[in-house]
Amino acid sequence: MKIKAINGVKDTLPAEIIYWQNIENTARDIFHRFGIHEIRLPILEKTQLFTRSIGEATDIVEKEMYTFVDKKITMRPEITASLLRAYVEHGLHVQQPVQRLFSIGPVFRHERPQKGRQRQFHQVDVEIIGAQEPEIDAELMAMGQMLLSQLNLDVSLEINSLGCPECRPDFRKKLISYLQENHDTLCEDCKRRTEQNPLRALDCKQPGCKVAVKNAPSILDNLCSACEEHFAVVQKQLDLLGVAYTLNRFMVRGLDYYNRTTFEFLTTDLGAQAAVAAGGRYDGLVEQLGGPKNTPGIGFAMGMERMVLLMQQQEGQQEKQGQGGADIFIAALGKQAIEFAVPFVHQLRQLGLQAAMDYSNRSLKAQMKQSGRLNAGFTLIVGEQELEQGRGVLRNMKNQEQTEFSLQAGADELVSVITS
RNA sequence: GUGAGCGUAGCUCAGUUGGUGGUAGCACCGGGUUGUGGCCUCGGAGGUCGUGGGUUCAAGUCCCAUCGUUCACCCCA
Repeated sequence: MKIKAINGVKDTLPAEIIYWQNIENTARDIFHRFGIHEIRLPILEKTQLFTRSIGEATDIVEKEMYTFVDKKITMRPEITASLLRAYVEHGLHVQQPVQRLFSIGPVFRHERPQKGRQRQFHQVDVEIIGAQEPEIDAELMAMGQMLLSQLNLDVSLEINSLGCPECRPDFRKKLISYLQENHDTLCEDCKRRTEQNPLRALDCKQPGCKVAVKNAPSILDNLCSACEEHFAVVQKQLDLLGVAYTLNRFMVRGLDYYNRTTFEFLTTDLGAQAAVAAGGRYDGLVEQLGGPKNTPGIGFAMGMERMVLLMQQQEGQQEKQGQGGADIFIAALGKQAIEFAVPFVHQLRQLGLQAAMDYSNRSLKAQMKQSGRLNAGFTLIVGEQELEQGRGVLRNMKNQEQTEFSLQAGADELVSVITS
């Protein structure tokens, strides 16, 4: 019986690796410009880290984590918590009051896979810790926008504010009583949510709930003055930076730790999965994880699989980037020729060329075919005759011109011939 | 966890109301060219028709179960 990959994970084959490298290279380039430094983190963490940060009652913690129960260890379902753990553990705030960090890697959630959703997927995660100014919020979103548009991804930005411990409780009460008044028009889930997680009813997709919620009190009308001021500046800064956005007072985040600014970069091209990147502010989280008091923070995560899907899809007619081919292929005919070619290919590689050969002593036709398949620039044909005469046939695969090449001249001479 | 669709070669897929030997294209290998790739041409290899049971004289085709997978719900990157 063949062993296959488990449900919800995917192999990334060489043919599509170009997309991943493109994302990573572009991200690193842009993060560099914004002074955001890389941090590498473990995939395994104590289960407690996530139950404490993401929230006991969230779906992620309740039913989606891969946990080794006996060891109380969990495969991370997101990166933010790990990154903040490292920030606190190493006292990074002492070195630099505002830390700008990013990390790229896999995360794990036990959900049913579907388009744009896997059980192991990959995130580009960015966090700015230690700054509470609204300019930071806008800068981060502007950077996200820059990165996504550099990758030619067509997305829209939606923003909202979730208030803070000052103002959210009051809003929550208002919302609960509104939902209770409209109890009959809500779906079963939202009836249940009314008490437990009323905010979640705001982004319910059921038509009935959408209508019911339309006239619900708006969080944006119920912010305390500090939050209102903060959010106003965020918007003003986005305008200054030329970042287009729309307000979405129904946007709610699935993780408990968010407060104030939240945002999502959305697409309509990924089936049911709209969010390509999402994040927000989490001003109480660092302290909650045992870090210094009153340490604000904000960050976002981008879903790499979703970006790749979009790139492949939106690429459309554009021609595929040709994988760089080999510089040269040595077609060796006969045992002696192979003995000559083996060290010769090795020397070419030492000199920096991508050189290839075939050890199986196949027909010249087969080897030429192989050379063509490798998209080689040149093929050096070495058979018995050539060995005797000390002159190989060097074929330019692009224009089909053939010249003689003295085998005694050595690898460096060949390099200079084919690179000239 | 729930629902629907789909499982025929490495990939994309034909396969008619169940009725003789399992299609084709791409890719792979070889010949046509004593030693020259892409195009053409001829040939070759490659399959437990996901698996197990059932109905039938006869099942890739119908039924059931099971596994896998896709999409959607829930929720999320």
